[in-house]
Amino acid sequence: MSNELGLDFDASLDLSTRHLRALVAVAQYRNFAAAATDLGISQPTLTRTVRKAEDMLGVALFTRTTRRVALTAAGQEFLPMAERLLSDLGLGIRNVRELAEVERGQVVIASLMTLAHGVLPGAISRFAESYPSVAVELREGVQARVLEEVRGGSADFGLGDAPDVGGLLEMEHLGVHGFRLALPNGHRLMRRKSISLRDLAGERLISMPTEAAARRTLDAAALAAGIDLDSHFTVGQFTTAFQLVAEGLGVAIVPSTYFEGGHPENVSSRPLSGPGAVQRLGIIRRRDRVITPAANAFMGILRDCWPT
Amino acid sequence: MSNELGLDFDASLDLSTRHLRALVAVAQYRNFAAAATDLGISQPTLTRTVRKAEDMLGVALFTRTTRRVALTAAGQEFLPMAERLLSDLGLGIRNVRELAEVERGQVVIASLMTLAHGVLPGAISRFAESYPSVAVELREGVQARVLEEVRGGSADFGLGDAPDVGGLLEMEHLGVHGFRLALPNGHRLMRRKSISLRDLAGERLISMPTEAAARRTLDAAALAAGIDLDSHFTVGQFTTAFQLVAEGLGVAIVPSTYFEGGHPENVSSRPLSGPGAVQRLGIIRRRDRVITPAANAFMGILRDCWPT
DNA sequence: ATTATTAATACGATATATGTATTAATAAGG
DNA sequence: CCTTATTAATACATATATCGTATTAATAAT
Repeated sequence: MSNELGLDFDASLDLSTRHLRALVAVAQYRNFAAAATDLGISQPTLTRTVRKAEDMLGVALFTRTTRRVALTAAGQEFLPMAERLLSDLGLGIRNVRELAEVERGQVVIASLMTLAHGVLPGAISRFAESYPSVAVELREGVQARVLEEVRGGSADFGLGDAPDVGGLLEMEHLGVHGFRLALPNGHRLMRRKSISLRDLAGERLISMPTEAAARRTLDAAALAAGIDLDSHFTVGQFTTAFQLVAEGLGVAIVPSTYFEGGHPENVSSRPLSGPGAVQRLGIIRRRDRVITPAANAFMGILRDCWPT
Repeated sequence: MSNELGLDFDASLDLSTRHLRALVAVAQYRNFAAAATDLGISQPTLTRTVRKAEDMLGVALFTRTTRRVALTAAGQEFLPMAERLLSDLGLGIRNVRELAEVERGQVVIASLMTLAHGVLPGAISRFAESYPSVAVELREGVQARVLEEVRGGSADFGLGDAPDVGGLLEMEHLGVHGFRLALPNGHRLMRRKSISLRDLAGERLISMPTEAAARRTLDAAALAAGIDLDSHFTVGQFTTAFQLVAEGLGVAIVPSTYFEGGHPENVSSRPLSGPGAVQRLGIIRRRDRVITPAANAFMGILRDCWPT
C-alpha cells in the first residue's frame, strides 16, 4: 500500500463530486429523468454516471425498473455518507476560497533600511511562499519616516526602534542589532579585537543623518558616556559610507548585518562593544489599526525568523 | 441553487479522488516527481492534475520552484481536509462493500404454502429491492416439513405455526390467519353471512392432509368443540380443493388469503367464525442458529409487512 | 561556466463523458 | 385485451479530458 492513510483505493477508483452528486440527486428524486434535469444533464448521461459509480464501488446502490427507483440496503448505507462528503467538501472549498480572498490583499511594511540586510529578506521569502498572491510593499526609510508611515496609517506596521512611543503607537520588542566599526584596511584600530565608543574619540566619523535611528542611538550612548563623537561626514546610506571609508576618509559605525555577506573592497570591520552599542528593534503598530490577516501572518513569520 | 445542501458547487467543479490523492501526495513528498512515482503516474500528469485541482478550487495550494515545493496558507488549510475526505470515503467504501458481501448470500425460507398467498410475495418483493443480489429460496410445504427444514438447518427460518415448539426451536408470533369456507355456487350455506365450525356438521369436507397446519388447527378446534368433521376428500393443495368444490363434491375450509385475488369459477366463500377458526402464524427459528444479515433483514421486512 | 535536478510545456494517442435519437419494459386506461 | 404513456436503458457520433514520452526552462551545486 503506497499511502499511509490505509485506504483501499486502487488507482482505478476515481470517484468524483460528479458521481456523488448524481447519486444524491437520484436518491432524492427516485427518478432519473427528473434528477438529470435538476443536475442540468441528460437522462442517459445520468444513467451512465450512476452505473459507473456503482461499478467503481462494486455495489448496486439502486434497484430500478422503468416504474420505480429504490435504494438498496447498500445505497441506504452509502447515501448519507455521500451527502456528508459533499457537504464537507463544499465547506472546505468555501473556507479555502475565503482564505484566498485574504491572500489577494497587500502588506505595507515601513522598515528601517538597516533591516533590509537582516531577517527581512528571509521573512519576505517565507511569507511569499505561503501567500503567493499578497503584494508586499517594503518602504525603507529612517526612523522618523517609519514612525510617520505607521502613524499616518499608510503602513500596516513598522519595523524599527521607537523608545518614546506612547498614545497612538505601540511597540513589540523583537530583538537587538549589534554594530561594527567599518575601517579602511590598515587603520590603526585594526590591531584591536574589539572596539568601544570611547576608543573613537578623535576619529573622524562617517555618520547617518540625525533622523536615523542608528545615529540617535549612538549619539545618545555617547552623550551618556560623556564622549564627543566627531561626525565629520554625514551620508544617507551605509553603502555610501563604505565608499568613504574605503577612501580612508574616516571610520563608520554600521549595523553588523551589513557585513554578513562579506566586506566591501578595502574595508574591514571590528565589533563595537560597550554600553549603548546595540539598537533595539521591534514591530511598531498603531493601537487602533485593524490588523489584516496578511499583515498578521507576516508579523508571525517575523517573530519566528528572528534569531534569538 | 438546485440542491438543498447549500453547496456552492457549480457543475464545473468536478473534484475527484484522483485530484485529492494528487494533492495529498505532493504535500507529503514536496516533490512532484517522487509523488508521481508513488501514485504510479508520470510527473507531467501529476503537474497537470494538481494544477487542474487548483484551478477548480480557484486557489494556489502550493508554491513551487524547480528547487522547492511548499504549501501556501490555503494549502495548509485545505490539505488536512483532503486527507480526511479521502479517509472518510475509504471507510465508507469499505463499509458498503462489506454490506455488498452480505448481499451476495442467499436466504432460504421454509414456509407453509398458505403464506405464499399472503404477505410473502410482498415481502419478497421489498426484500429483493433492497438486496438485489441475495438469492431467495422459498420452500413451500406443510407444517411438518417446515419444522423439519428449520430443525435440520437447511432453512434460515420457517414461517408457520409451531404451538408445541420448545428446546431447539423458538417461535416469534407475527399474526393470525382467518379461514373462509369455499362453497359451490348455489350451496345452501350461501344464504348465511357467516359460518361456524358447528354449521359444518354433516357437510362433506374437502381437506388438507393431517400433516398440514391448517388441518391440524381445525381438527383441534373441532375436537375441542365436540364436533365431528367429515373429511371426505383429502387433497394436497388448496387449488385442487377448489376444483372439487366447483364440481359440487363438497365444501373446503381455506385460508382467507386465497380469495384476495378473487374466486375461482363456480366457487363462492363465506367467512368462518367461531373459536379455533384462526391459525397462528410466526417465524420459527433454531435457537442456536446464527442469523445471517440477509435473513435478519428479511425477518425485519416480514414484521413490517404483516398487517396488524 | 558546467552539470544536475526538477517543474513546466508540447504533442500525439487513448480513454472518458456527453447528447440526440431510439429501444425496451411496464403500468394505466379505454 | 389492446393501446398509450412513462421511464430507464442502449446505440452511436462527438467532444472533452487524461495520459505518457520527449523536451524545455529554471535554478542550485560544483
